[in-house]
Amino acid sequence: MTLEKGYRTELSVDGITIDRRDIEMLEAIDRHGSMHAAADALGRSYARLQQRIVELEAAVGDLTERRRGGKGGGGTELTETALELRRRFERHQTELDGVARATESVFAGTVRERTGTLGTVETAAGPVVALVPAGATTVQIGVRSDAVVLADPEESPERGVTSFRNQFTGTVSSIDSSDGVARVTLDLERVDEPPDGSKSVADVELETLVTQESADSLGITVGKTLRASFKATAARATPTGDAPSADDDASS
Amino acid sequence: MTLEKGYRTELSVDGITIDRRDIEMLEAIDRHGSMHAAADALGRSYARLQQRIVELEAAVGDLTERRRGGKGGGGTELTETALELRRRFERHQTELDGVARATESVFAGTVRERTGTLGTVETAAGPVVALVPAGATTVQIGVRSDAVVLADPEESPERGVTSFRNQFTGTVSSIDSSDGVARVTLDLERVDEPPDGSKSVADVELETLVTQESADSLGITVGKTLRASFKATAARATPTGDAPSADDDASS
DNA sequence: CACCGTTGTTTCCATGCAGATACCACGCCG
DNA sequence: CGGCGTGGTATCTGCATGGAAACAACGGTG
Repeated sequence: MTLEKGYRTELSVDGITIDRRDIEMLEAIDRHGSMHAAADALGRSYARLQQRIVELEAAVGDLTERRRGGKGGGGTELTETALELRRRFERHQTELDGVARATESVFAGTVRERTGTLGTVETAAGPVVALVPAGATTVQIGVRSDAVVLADPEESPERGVTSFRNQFTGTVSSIDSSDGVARVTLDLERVDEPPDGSKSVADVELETLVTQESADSLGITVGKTLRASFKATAARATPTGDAPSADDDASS
Repeated sequence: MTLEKGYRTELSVDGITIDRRDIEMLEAIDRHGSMHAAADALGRSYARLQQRIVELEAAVGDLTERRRGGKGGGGTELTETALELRRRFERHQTELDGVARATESVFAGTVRERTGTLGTVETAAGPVVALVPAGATTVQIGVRSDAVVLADPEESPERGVTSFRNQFTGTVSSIDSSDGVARVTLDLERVDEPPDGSKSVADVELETLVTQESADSLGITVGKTLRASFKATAARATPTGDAPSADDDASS
């Protein structure tokens, strides 16, 4: 069972939501110059398509200039508003695309402190500062692989001169290169060593996505020790009510 | 007209897609201990709900342990698979949530070079290395505000020792603090100075999201000069086919 | 003028989804 | 044994979506 992350892109305004189908409709009108031709090309009925245009325009303003009669019987052209709408949608789609495609590393932990929307979460790898929703105590933290920055542990800046709130060191356990992008997996060390003073592996993996160029210039190989940093605002916690014990049953 | 970004979270497997409604259904079953009670609480029909369970289980494996007869007439409990499914969904939702909420900075530009999925894009602020879809020439680049790292321009590391591929300097034009998080807007300088040798403002704004703690330790104030860095893998380009000219018409 | 291909509008029908209802099967409990 | 509250299944109905088809309005073109 391979579960795939999905999403449906939407832009909403004034109670109505614009989805991919609407954007494809606008694109087809743009390409063919008339609503009839667009409906034809998309294999959908002219009547519904035209009604949808009217509906959208009531919400977002003029999207089309429609002429009837005259040369060629008339035609429809998109306004700048419609073009901007398309750009907005595509950009939004690309963002979501990135989220769905980028793998993420997961830290389970419990919330220790809270200041506003931020919180400190105690995890197997040490404390992590993340965006924590109100009322959450046991959480899992998701860090997108494209939000983690790698650096040489000796040359990387001290905490304070950058806006990184989370820095961990770990050793490279695997590298997977393709298309100029390398997916590097680190095994993290615990930040606060256990009482016995030994350095221990936290059994937490952190995946990062870097350009091949970066991987080369950092000299990344399996076994190398690296410093991985990510911002608190790029780490997002979601509550889990079922991790620790069966206090669910007690409450119900 | 205020357009709002939206999305609908989904997990798909084996041709069927699991949406928020399904997750709410699982949650209700978990809370009430029976499908009847869950259907009741959700205000939906038992018949449909039960059919949906069967449908989902055919795709992802057992989600429930259902007993009929016996004490209390029987009941339904979720399996570990179902709980994991819920966690996966909520995490995915949180990720998308971040995208929809985080503002992004937009760079318009044209693609100069390509290596695999990466490309160099010439923008008003200078070259940007980003993920570029195949076949794109004129693009807009979106950078999420939570992916940009700020640093003191003098102390920040040289290119090469980190996996940052994009670094710009700019001056702070506005700060907006709330809930422990500060939204900092930079006016970027051009990276490659124009022929006349003068430093010029590129008229490109870059928005970043940092913790208040970071803003304080960096001493961020309006007018201060900062170095902003972001990874190529966090910058995503989307094609725009309408910026340069009307070669659309020629092809049709 | 008639013709043509558009835009506009209405009516009807097919499809799918979901609630409503009814009925059966099950198994402990009184 | 019958009651009861479950799970399991089938059928009907209502509703929303969207296509099919028909027709009017428009305005250049011949």
